[in-house]
Amino acid sequence: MSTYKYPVYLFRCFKLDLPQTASCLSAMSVWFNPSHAIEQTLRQVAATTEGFSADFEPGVRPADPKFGDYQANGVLGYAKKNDLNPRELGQKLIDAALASGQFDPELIELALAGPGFINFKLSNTFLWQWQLDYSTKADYQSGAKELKQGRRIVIDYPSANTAKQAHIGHLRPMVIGQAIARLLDFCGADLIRDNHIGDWGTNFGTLIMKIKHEGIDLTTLGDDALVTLDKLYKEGSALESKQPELRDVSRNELVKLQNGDLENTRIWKQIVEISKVAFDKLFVQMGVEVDITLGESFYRDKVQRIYDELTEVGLAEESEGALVVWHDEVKKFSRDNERPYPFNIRKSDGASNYASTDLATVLYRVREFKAEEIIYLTDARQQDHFQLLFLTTKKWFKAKGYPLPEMSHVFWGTILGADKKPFKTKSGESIKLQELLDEARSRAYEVVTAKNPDLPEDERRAIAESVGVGAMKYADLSSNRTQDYVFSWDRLLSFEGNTAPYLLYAIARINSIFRKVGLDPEAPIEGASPAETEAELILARKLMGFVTALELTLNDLRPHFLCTYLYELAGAYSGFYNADKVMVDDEAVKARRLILCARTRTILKTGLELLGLKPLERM
RNA sequence: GCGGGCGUAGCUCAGUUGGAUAGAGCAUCGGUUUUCUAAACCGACGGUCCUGGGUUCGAAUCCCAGCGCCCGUACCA
Repeated sequence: MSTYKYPVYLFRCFKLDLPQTASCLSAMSVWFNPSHAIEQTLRQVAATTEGFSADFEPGVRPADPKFGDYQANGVLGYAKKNDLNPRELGQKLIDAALASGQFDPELIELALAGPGFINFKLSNTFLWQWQLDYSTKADYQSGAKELKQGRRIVIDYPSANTAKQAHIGHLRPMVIGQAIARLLDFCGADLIRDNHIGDWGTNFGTLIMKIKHEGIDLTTLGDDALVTLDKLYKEGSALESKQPELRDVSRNELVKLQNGDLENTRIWKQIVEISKVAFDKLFVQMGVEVDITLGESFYRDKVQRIYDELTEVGLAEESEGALVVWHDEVKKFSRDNERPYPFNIRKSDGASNYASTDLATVLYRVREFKAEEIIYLTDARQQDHFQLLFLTTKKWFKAKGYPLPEMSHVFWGTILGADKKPFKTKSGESIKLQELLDEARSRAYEVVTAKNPDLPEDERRAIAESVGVGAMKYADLSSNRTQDYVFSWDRLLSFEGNTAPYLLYAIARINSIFRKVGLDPEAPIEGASPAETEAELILARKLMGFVTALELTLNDLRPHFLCTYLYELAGAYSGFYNADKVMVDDEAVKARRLILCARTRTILKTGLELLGLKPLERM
């Protein structure tokens, strides 16, 4: 059994108190999150403006740069609903906003446009002051931490299985899971990463049968123990097909295990331990962090209570020998359907299944961890299960008066090959995760060696590690997770487009500049003049978008929003890099460009680290 | 049958939940380096947003009806 390790939560120190609602009139600091500030201020202003009621939603969002930095669309909908003239109403709101003194004309410009949009354009003064006010990772985090402040969240990932080698199907839960976990943590959640392993399945009967049949001592298997177990299971299944009488033997071994038979329990523990060691090796390579590991076996003595309580409150009933919960009010689960679809919480042979253990797990997490929110990560095919789990939990907790946590299912599509079918080896087998990692490293190594043959061997290896594994992760994170995506080595390792190499390269170039000028990129830079050129201003604007990108990412738990933002930021930087030379004679210009480089570096690094990538000093 | 997802440039994908002239990358064509990493940058070409209706100031996005593909449909997880 794994040890309990609760994460340690330190009080975080923040350099700044955020002027979230403060006026930007203050010369010392500007709004950290202008979108929020504008939204709040407009709401306040509208509350005391004729023609608006309390339910007015300003609808502020980033705007197309040709119109401004932000736009408020709310007037249009509001005017429509109340049968008012949108342009008149918009102008009224602008007048009131300006009269309130909350919008300093030197910092932000308001304009009515089109059918009733309100556009907000930040002045160059604002843009530059923002760069001066907010410069470090801690500054950026101090804004983000409000998003999940102190909320106790259990994230159920990566749900590794046992007695089987990890394959490509384990890539997405590890990659998406760690990215979301880091994001939640960065944004202030009180997080528990719970690795809910599948260590109590029917497959153990077959495996134990085969192990005993061959008289194998699991302690002698060495480093490749899991590979052997994987093989033994396959052989065991094949054996059962050939000699059906062995099925009864396997079933008997399973029953013995479930009844606490000493010998079988000992073998089972060894299998679980071998699996754990193998997964830990992958976790290290993948950057997966786990706070606790409580597998299905941990809940095996906790399912009886589920049967009892659900029966007691009248939710569960017998059906075809099984214990089930009906949700007739949801059409697809109704018992009136041609194919009835209940939530089966106890099999007709009396055994538990993943519905029973999942229900027991919810209760445990609420009671022991005081979970306010539980996030499950699995592939999209399990949506029905989680819908049933959530429905059942809601009714059960209500009947018992338990505090109901917010529950959500974060799911993803399949990784496809070039043929648009699930990505497999040429012979049609599933690709082992370790082989995938090795191939990523070796391909990246070839690219690095071709581009930069003069670097020392060990540095090229280190670069290949970061680029190869990072590229694979980034490819997984940069497309919308609910969709399937096509896996292509050439594309994910390319330096063109929305890829890890492109982003890592941007950081490496920034580092190179700081090496050349002999400055620490983390150190304060004095004596800068304000940004002025087009490329500088585009970059400065993009830098401000980080917090919005984080917020967007967190709202839907879709890491590709952050990826898209980082790619755009790197693009803005590359444009700036080509247009404006940093190392110029004018010290004030040089200083301001170094500031832009430093900010870009900090945000790119922070963003990539949240996604689980490891930025490099050079490449 | 029921339910879920998808359909956007030749290819791979975005599109902040109903906003302004639908965007990137690749591919194709053209340009930029005595300059901080050209592994880069800039430009051009490329669209029946699957089809047909509807809702309204306004639709790739919402509603209805089709077409096509993927997935799920109790005792695997």
